[in-house]
Amino acid sequence: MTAQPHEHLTAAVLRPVRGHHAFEGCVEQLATAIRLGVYPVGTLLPPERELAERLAVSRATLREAIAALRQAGLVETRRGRGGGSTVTSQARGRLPGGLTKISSATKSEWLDALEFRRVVEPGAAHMAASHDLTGPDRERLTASEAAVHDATGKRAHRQADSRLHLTIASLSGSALLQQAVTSVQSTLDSMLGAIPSLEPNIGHSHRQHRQICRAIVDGHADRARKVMEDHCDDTAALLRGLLG
Amino acid sequence: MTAQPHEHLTAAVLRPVRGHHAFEGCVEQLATAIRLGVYPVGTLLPPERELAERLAVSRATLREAIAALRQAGLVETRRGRGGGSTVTSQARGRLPGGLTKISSATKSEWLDALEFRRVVEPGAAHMAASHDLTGPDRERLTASEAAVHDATGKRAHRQADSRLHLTIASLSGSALLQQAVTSVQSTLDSMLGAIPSLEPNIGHSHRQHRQICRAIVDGHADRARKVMEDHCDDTAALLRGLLG
DNA sequence: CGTCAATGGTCGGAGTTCATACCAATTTCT
DNA sequence: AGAAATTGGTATGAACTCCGACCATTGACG
Repeated sequence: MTAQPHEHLTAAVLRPVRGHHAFEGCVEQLATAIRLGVYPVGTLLPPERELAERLAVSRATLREAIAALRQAGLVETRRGRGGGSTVTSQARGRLPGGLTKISSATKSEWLDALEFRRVVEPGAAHMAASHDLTGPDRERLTASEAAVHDATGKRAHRQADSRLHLTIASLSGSALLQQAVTSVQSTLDSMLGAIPSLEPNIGHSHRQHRQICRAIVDGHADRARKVMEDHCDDTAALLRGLLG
Repeated sequence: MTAQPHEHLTAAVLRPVRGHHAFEGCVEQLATAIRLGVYPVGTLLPPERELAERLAVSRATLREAIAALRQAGLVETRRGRGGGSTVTSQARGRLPGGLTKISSATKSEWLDALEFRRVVEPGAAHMAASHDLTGPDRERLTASEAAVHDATGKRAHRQADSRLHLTIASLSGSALLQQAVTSVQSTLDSMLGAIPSLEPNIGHSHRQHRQICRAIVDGHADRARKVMEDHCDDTAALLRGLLG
């Protein structure tokens, strides 16, 4: 069994890029999607024509972006039926050609993202808990939570954590909310990547995840929101301390 | 005394527009800013060079957008020192040249905006109440609340209401949140504009505004959020009913 | 084995936007 | 009255993107 992309997350992670320099935006989007583990190593990206449509960009521009990823060693491309671009690595190293500054953010933007997160993620948890979840929904949620618990290695743990939060956002049913959470998780990932010596309290985090997921499946909206708020506060306190 | 623009709101209302068709985005941004009352009738828009920078667009493109507004009768332009584009009307009529479809949204997008609003606006109120507001901040808030109360006429009332909500968002101190609220208020305004026969319970709304503002200045974060949630729920219920 | 389908690869013209410099009008200051 | 500053108006060439069509390669299926 080869690795499978997490298609239920791509809708919000790959959002339209519009820009006179759409090329750079595409590179950032795709690199982020790979970084967050939406397309794990070994998986195939969607066909160029489909990706171009999702990113609201011409195929020519998308191809340039893929070429950059290929040059950076993130993907390999094969032709013909069944071909495509395969994710081969998630090297956190800077992309070549001056693309390092992409998605850079100032310190104040990082702090703002933490504030914003404390609103949207608890809100998403609240909304998700207010719905009557279907069986598959519940399965996806518990599977994501278990994946975080089982992940070994810092990078894998980080990705599984991102996916859990994105899954909760998707259960909210709001595309706008899911988009907001995706954006927040992306910058959060940048922050955690820029501070490699971070060692959060994994056990505590796992307990919070467990509580959040249980509250969501049990329909305890207020409780889900409160625990998520605490969860965000804990992460934020840790990061704020390291940012000075 | 001539009308003054609400400069403390423009930072979030006029957000960068990037796109090959940036022209249309500029028209929408400016029209929205005028529609929401950031630039009331009689006020002068910022100089072209400044507006172009804020919208992250070249002056040539911005000028085309202003030309469209001028052709639509929204602004008049004078040259020379002290010149500029003056807002002359807020006609809700469609902009000419096929620009009517700009900022159109499907019904599901509208419903999503209502869900999103129920998260971000209460979140903004909560965050604003958590801060120690300065004197001028409190004044702006109470003035905005009074303006809603005193507004006569449907259109004026709608604008004052938008400005109150945007002011609360700005007091949250989070640029991302303010941007989210701006986006939500913009689509909300579109919805209310598309349903002209709407007659909300003004008195009830005023009471809620009063309670929200009081909770914010008194620092009762949870209460501010709760009342704002109720406020959003009431509006949403009304709109959902009219959307079928 | 041959045809079809799916996919990446290539090309050229058209349309937008950008950046910059310069011109024109009008007010303000000296 | 004249100089300076501010603001809109104009022009040109480069860079980027888009769109569409077509080619090349590979695998699947009859």
